Amino acid sequence: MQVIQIYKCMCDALRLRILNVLQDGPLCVCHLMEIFDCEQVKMSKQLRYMKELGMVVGERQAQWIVYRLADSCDPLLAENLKCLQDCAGEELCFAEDRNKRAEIIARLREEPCGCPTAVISE
Amino acid sequence: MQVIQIYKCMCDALRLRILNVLQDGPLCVCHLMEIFDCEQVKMSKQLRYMKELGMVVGERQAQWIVYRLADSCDPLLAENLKCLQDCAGEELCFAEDRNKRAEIIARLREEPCGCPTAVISE
DNA sequence: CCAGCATATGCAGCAAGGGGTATATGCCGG
DNA sequence: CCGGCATATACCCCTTGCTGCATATGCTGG
Repeated sequence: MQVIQIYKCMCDALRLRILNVLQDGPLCVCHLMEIFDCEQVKMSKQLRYMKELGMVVGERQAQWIVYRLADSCDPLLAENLKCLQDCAGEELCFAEDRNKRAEIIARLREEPCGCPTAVISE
Repeated sequence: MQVIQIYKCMCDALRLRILNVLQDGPLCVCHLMEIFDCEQVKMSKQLRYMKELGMVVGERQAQWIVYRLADSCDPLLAENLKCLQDCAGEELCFAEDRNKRAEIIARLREEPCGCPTAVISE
């Protein structure tokens, strides 16, 4: 039941925020950790969960693993992600997360660290 | 965090189906049980959970309790419920549930059972 | 082959969710 | 006040999810 999977993925704050930033492009784990100030284990496990639900895919690039939204991104999911921006008044700052992502990408262009995030997000 | 509550409510198949039929109007517990062929305890517990999440409200009418979507039905929820109709291809038959509801309402008009469902859904 | 970085996995503990059985509550009609 | 209907609650058990700690894996550069 695909629909349920989607809601299962979105019913946790961190997962929802992850989906939100991945809208703007792929990210490797280290930068997801940075954006959400999140421990490695925690991030890794949430990503695994989301992968099992079929919402994201991870692709190895050298020592990094780059995550992005699954290709067959359901229109229902896409629609909901679009709506997140309107929830600015709430506790979770989806717009802020996306800004943080943009800052990281900008920084990586200045001082590349080898991680493929910046290249991919061209 | 309102958004998360919404997704928490929708991430279970039965709850999602309940929300779906309540779109068409209030129902008392006995008819919800009939539509989903569901035990009383199970139904009662899911309704309680949904009430705690603020998604539905229950109002006593004589010996029955009539449930409906909460007044402050978030636009995000409304949008998602609308989309359910498009998921007809999937396992869960949202349209079928709504038909079942319509049948019950029709039957109650013929042979009222005292329960307020039919009256309310005028 | 080794050291180091990025990421994943195994295990254990704990909270939340979901199901079932039994029982309680609230309302009604007599 | 009693019996019966509609619904809720308490209690128990099982499964799932989340967290943290420790450790493993996969890749790279030397």
